[in-house]
Amino acid sequence: MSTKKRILDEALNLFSKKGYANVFVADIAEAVGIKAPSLYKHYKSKQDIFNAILDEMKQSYDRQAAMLDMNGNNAEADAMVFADVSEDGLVKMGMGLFMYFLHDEYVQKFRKMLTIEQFADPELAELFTKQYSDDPLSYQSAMFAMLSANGVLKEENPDVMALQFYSPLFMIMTICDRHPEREAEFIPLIEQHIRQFSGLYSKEKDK
Amino acid sequence: MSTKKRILDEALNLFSKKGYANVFVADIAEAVGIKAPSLYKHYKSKQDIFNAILDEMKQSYDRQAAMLDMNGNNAEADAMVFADVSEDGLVKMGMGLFMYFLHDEYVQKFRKMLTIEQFADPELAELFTKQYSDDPLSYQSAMFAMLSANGVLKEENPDVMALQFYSPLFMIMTICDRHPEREAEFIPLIEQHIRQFSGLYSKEKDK
DNA sequence: GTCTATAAGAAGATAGAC
DNA sequence: GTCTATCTTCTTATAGAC
Repeated sequence: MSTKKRILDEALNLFSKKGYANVFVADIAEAVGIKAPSLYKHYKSKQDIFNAILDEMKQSYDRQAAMLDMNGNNAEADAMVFADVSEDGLVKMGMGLFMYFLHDEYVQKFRKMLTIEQFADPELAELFTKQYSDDPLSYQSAMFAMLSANGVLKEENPDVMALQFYSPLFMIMTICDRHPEREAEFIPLIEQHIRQFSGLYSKEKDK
Repeated sequence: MSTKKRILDEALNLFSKKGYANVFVADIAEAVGIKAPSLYKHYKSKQDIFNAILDEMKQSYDRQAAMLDMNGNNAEADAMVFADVSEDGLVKMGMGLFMYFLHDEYVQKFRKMLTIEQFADPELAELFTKQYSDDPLSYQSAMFAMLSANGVLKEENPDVMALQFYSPLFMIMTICDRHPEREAEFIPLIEQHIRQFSGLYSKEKDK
């Protein structure tokens, strides 16, 4: 991997643990295996490194998001997929989202960095809310509206359904960001949550 | 108010916005209306100020928590209170908790400070998880178990019920910490969530 | 592109007068 | 208890050799 790219990787790694202000240019250089002044051949300042991380992660997110809304019409394809899969499909989708958010190395580190820096910069606050609240909620709301219209789920407020489905995943994700060792304790709870959610909103009366 | 106390107040205010590392001793002094060296007559170091905030907020939390578990037996009294109040009682309780967490000046600032500093210090991570996850979830789980036993709510996993009831409040609180101006947009959603939650778990079939 | 040496400027903390 | 002056250390960034 190029030195330029390795600088971004190591900087993100350090920023996600200690925050921008507590990481010194010399720390990044050491992690890369060079001396601090050499960094300035690749980036013109510490802030420039931070901005490069931001640009790269924003692009990466937009690529992922574009893949989900394949046809451009929110969640329609997915709703079709899950229309007949029901409970197990919902479990698979929820656990998949949770595991991706929690375990993807870059996604996790970038989220932790945003968590630390969110109150210092309105742009970072917007980014965090978009990626971890607004986008997932609107996507899932569209999906649940579809599943209700298809007769699979009860016809309740789809925004509330999305909130109730997603926020447990979000909250447990923030806990696991702080305490990775507690993940095993929460995995079963998430699955139970999704099955209980499915049972409550399912139109079938065989509960 | 004593200068010693005002230093803590202004320091918490600044730490909650910019984080420990980005607040300089001179900033705290200026906010208080004195010069930096004068601070050292009250606290022996910047870290000492941070530790004093931590001690005070921990004590304050423990006092609040003790008031809730009045009889020492988790949530029992509250379950009795809500046993006949049902949906409106649940709304009142949820909104009350949300509004207190979100609007109490010290609680909010301390939470934001912990949010920023959580990954730098395991003790702060533990504190955040205790105050905003473990304690609320175990309290509410006990309450829902009681309400199920009393025949008010369905007999489902009370841990999952607590997760589904509380995590929307938690997630929206974190959003409003970043974007206070969006609070009005989320208040109705929270109320709808609680009413929908109540409808789903209520034993009455009059829906 | 990487290094050593170093400039330039913070920022925490102390000394000592008032 | 508060101030001015100052010390010391740390940190970003540049200069210039290799």
